[in-house]
Amino acid sequence: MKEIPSVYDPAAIEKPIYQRWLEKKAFAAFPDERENRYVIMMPLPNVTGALHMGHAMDNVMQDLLIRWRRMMGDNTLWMPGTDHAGIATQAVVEKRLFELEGKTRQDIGREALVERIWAWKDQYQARIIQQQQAMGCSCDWERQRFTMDAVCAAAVRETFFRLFKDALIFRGYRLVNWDCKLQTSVSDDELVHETVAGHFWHIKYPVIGPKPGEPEFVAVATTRPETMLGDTAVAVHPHPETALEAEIAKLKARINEASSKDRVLLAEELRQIEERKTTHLPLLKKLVEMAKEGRKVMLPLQERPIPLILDEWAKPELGSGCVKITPAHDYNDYEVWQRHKDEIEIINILNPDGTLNDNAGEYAEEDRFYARERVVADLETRGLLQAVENREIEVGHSDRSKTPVEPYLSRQWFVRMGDVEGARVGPEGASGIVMGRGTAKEFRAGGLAQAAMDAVNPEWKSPSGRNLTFYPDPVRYRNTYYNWLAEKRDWCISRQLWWGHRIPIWHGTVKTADLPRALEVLAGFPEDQIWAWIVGTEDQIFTLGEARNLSPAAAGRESFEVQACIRYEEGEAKYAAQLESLGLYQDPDVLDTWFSSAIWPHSTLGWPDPENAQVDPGQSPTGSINGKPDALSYYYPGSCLVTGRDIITLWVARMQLTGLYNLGDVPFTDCFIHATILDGKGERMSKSKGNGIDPVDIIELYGADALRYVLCDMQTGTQDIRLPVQAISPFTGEKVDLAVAKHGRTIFTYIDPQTGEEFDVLGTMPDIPAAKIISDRFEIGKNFCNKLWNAARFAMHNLNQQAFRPLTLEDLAVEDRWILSRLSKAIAGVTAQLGVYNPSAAINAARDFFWGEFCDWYLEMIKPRMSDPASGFIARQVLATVLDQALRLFHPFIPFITEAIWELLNDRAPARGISEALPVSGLLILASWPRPRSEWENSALEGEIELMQEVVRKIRDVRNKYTVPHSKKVAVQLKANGQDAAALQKMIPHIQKMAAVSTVAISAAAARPKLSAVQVLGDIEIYVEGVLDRDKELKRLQDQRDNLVKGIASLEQKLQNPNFANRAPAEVVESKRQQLRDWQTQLNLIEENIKALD
RNA sequence: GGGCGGUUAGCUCAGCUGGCUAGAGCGCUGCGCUCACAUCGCAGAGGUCACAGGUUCAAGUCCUGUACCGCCCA
Repeated sequence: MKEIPSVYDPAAIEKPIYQRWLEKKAFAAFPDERENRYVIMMPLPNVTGALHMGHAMDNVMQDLLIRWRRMMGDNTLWMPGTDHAGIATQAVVEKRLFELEGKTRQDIGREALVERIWAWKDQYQARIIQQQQAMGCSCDWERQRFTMDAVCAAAVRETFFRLFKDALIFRGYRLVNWDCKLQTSVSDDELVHETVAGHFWHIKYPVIGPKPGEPEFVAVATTRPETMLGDTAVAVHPHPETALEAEIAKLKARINEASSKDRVLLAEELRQIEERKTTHLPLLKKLVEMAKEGRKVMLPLQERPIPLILDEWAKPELGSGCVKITPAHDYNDYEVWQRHKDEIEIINILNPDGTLNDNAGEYAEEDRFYARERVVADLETRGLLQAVENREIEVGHSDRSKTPVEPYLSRQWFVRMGDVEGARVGPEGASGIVMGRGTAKEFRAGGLAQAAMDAVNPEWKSPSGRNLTFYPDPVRYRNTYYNWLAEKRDWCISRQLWWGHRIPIWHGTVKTADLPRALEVLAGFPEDQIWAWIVGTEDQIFTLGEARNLSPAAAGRESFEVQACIRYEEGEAKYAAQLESLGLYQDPDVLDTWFSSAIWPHSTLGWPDPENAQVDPGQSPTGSINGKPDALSYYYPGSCLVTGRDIITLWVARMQLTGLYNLGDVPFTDCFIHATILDGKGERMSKSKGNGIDPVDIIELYGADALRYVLCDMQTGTQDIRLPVQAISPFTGEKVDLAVAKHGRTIFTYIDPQTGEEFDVLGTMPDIPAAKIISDRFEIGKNFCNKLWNAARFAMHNLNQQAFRPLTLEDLAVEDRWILSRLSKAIAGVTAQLGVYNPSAAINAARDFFWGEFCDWYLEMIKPRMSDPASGFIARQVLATVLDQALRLFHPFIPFITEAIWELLNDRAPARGISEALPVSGLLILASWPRPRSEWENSALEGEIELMQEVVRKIRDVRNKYTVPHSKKVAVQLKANGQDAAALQKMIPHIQKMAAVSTVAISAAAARPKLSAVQVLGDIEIYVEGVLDRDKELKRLQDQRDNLVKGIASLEQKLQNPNFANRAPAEVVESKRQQLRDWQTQLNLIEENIKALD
């Protein structure tokens, strides 16, 4: 037998064990006959950078569930993969390119940039996989996907084609969030709102030709003065008096409901608004009249006359009551423009790079922030700057470039989220859209967003009877999801990037005169290869057939836009040239990353054509093998998505709607939302903040199982978890608590409290030593592993490959039956907690059993039997059995150490069990999940052991109070009768062993020996002989008495309350009465003993 | 501005449908290297459950409000 070290060394076993799992293909998933299947699609990490603790939580939760369900006998698939993360990755690579080589993407060109990004992706994908493997993730690596590989790309194209053909993808001219640095549109989700110190500039616009009694100027205010160059109107409320009165009424109503403190503030606000009736209202009324006359003001600097218009966007209660209208650069103004399209212009003054364009007149080519300063200065020179206020303003920043985002008018592709009335394609006059077209699950939904909203309605069922439920709190996150989708906002899917899926559309403007020829060419293409729309305006689109027979009104246009989508990549070679000969060109943009991740649950399985999907060399095919089902039909719909709550709207909702659209079914039925990890200051953990922990650093320091143990322990179901972090000082190697350490010259550097030297937590400062970030919370996990290791070590020292013998419960010692009873209940508890997505409760149930009962009591109780030839083999067989079951129970949480011990156990006790030998597999990962055994459970016996444990604790307490060394055994007398006496009689050897007692005498008539301390346990008295310090004993007993007297008093008061007896449930009243009797008994005994001391 | 959530021992968190002299782990104190484990064992101290009202026989648990913290949306 090889020596087992007394300290668990994770580094020595983790890698070989992971290798063994891989060699035995323990993670591989193949469709088979099993009905029960369990599928998790990994939330694909970005290839932008390495994983941090948030990812570790996400991965560990998934591995926990997958390993558990695998042991339960399900056919499990955990699909891993990575996301190309368009904007994020391109931004990182571009930034590096500039920092290292001083070049921009334009300098090296599209092809070269994309090549570099692929290289970056390869590097980080490898790093991510290495991290996940270090954590023990048991995903099927032979099916791993990347959102830009051939399998996923085919699915992206197909989805795009279908949506386009259903007129659910369209090209619109709209305001989008524009990132001037990266020069692309960004979605709302990619914005971070920051409050910054800014100004509110009040500007005067001269009225053209003011008549007597009319104002010479109109005042407007803005936080972005340069946008005035693009102003096309000044708006005033059409009914300023009514609006003002309505505001006053609203305020008065609020005052009535407000608390006294708020009332003062609101009253002041009311006074100011009422004052406006005299200060502002007459002027506003005048302006309304002027607007009706079609009067104009002169836009300064541009010297452009712009109209006064009437619109409710102008708020009479705010500022001057007038508002400048810049339709091309403000979302609200854009809406105003839509209401006044006939009266006012829309002027874009911005270039894609954030400089101003020719429409900005003499400010053209200037950066927008520089232009802002000049505009302000020039207005001031002309005396048109009325006032400047300091004000905090909310500015949307691009999450990727960290630069302020500008609203920017541009042509973009959108997915139509709203309900569709009168389907564009399909039965004449039908409303809504077809979901799962061509599948057995086809059904109709109002629109894409509506379909996804239906999916979380508990009443709704997909054609296969499924829907989506959030865990662990079904209601809370359903609302988050629902509220976001309910806005049904169209989804902007085009990005002006080079990294991503190119939009498979050729489009261009065709003169109406040339349309017939174009239609002829397009009609020559097979409809299932190319689909084209002839577009007049956004909501005026025609099929080829319709375009041939246009109404005169529609045909009166000068030109049309022709949009053609090529369905298959191979089709490009065949058709692109012909399309280009019509003057069409391929859209240069790529798709939003979320477009490819939205279809992840089915694209990865080979949709739309699993038989012919092009998987990478060495990967498992998605098609049918040996007559078994293909991966798509077997593994879709899946089971559970595990993710953080920040991703519910971005991703969960989109996966639902594409799954329903493409396949007519939800991609998964459960969504497990796990906690977000914060640092000790309550800030969200992230690499860029310098508080991020690399899971591999934790693994190196504490082991993978320790990491996993603590993550499971932390996952309690609340929303956030604080994980105080420390840095390892590069100077002393000591831990430095970052919550209290002083910062150095930046927020990413800290001062070592011992040496006073500065270190860096980001690892980006060239001249300052970097420190690793860790958290000593993981010691808990390390300690547990060591405990498990040593309990196993004890077992291994004693197990001796003895032959299995069938045992009945009657053969077993009382402690054997007790531990089996506790084991059965622990198995039931752990299983139940996993079933309701409560990993913390699950692992603690397992821990309490293993540490608190098995190690602390059972192992101690059987030690004497280990050397006993008569009963030893029974104890060893029970020991091996319990350890076997415990290893299975712990395996999903801490797979490495349990697998390592499993191997040892298979060696020392290959045959184990109670009534029959348990089926034993070579690898624990493939073993079956333990099941509770009702025949083992024995509550009466558990009660007897509990009584013994309490007696032992009472004796230990006395020993501790009187500092009796463990080596000095004490004699004990127990005054007890009836069942208690009988039970304790059986426990005498255990009491002797566990409390270091020489002799135990049990009698109903025992009297306290002189020189003995007393403990009262219910109506049992325990006399510990040979120890007595009269004062100490008196104090101890008096404390106990005082405590009891207090408790009894409050109980009596409760019981004397007639309402309690009348209204409380009978069993509650009875239990309180019983408690009172018990306490009174104890009190009497204690008081007697106090008297006896005198 | 709208919505959601949190505030329980020094720290990190449990506490389900109201019945609790309020629990766990870590930390702390005392004792102990007892032949699996000092990454351990035994025992102990430590909380007016953020605050103020209310409902109830009974409130950490339900309701209302206040304060502070966090998240999402606009």
